[in-house]
Amino acid sequence: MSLPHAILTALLEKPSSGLDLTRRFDRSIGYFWSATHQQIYRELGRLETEGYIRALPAEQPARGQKKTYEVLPAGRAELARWTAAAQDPKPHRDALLLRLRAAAVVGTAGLEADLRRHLDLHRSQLAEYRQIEERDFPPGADGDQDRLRHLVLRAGIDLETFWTGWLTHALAEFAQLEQQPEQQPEQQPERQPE
Amino acid sequence: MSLPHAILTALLEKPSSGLDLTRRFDRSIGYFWSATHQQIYRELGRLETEGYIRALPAEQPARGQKKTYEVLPAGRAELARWTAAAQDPKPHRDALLLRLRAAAVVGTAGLEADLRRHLDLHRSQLAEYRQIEERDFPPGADGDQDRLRHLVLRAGIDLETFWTGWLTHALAEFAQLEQQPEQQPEQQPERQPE
DNA sequence: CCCGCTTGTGCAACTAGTTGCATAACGCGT
DNA sequence: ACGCGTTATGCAACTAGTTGCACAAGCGGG
Repeated sequence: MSLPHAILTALLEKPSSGLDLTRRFDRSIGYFWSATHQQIYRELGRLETEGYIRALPAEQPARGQKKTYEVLPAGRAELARWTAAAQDPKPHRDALLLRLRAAAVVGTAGLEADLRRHLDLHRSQLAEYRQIEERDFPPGADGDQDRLRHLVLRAGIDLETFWTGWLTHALAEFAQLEQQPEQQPEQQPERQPE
Repeated sequence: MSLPHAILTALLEKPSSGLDLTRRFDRSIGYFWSATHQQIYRELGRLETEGYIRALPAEQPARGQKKTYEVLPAGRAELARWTAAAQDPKPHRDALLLRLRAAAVVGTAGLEADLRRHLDLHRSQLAEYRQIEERDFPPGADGDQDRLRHLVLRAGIDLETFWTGWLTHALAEFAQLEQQPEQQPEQQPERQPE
């Protein structure tokens, strides 16, 4: 329920075409609200019919022809409304944690490799964030807009830091499990806490 | 694509009825893979027709009558397969970060209260996790199953710790913004990094 | 004895997100 | 002038998750 607002935000930051948006989502807003180009085009259509945005008058608006959108006052108002409205955090869904939990009953075979792979992914994401931070938010006083955006980036950095740390810890635990007689836990119910 | 596997895991930990599962999801597996009872019933149906689970022979399997399911060998095999298979992490979606980003262009009015509310929610979630940790994982050597489950819980604890920390930091930043002349950023494009 | 509350199961419709593919224009090499 | 890759837009079908409601059985009190 937030894709339209993500798009409005991006368009306010800079009027863009569908493909522009797609690219900017890939390296900025998409870090915490991903979207494919199909979603974006569909949503642009909706936003336009609802009067939140409009296509800038183009020469010949034909198919395969670039269309640049900008936000209308109604769109800005809607975004402000949504931003201020109270919203409950959505429950997370994390497949990796679920798999670990499953591994507790069904055996850890094969999991370790993927844990390692995830660790690499998180590490390189972290590096990417750090690079953005260095580029866009050099030390020194900055304006309110920058402070807010920096805050968002900080969340990304801290999250990736958490994951790399946790995965490292998890792998260390795995190493300990492995050196034990490698029991394949097959049948020992009769003890489930919680 | 993981709900069936979440259910298989839960059922392996202990055979249950739909409502049992719903309740256990609410206070355990649901922390990282939430599901409503409707989803669970639907999925139980599917898993049964696919031969992964079966209903324990009940007296009269009528509507409104409790049905307890258990996992069949095929179900255990499928869960093991899924656990071991490599999976890419899904992109996150976080509405709160998005709202912060929107606030950078549209103004921060009204946001602070909700930030505070989220902080409270994360704090109490953290407290709940800590309590579970104390109850289920007392210090001292524990078996492999416990180690793995503890690892999962640790992730939850560390995540909530991150959020409370970050939100606290964000609120501190907000306090600083507020004491400045409270400019409602209305129209100043011409500077968007990234 | 029947009324309302709780427990338990479930369908149907809707919303959001994903995947796969189609189409059009344009630039470039041969 | 023709085929090919790139840029750009978009539809359609599918999958997963959410919301709203219905229905049945049992239990306990007036």
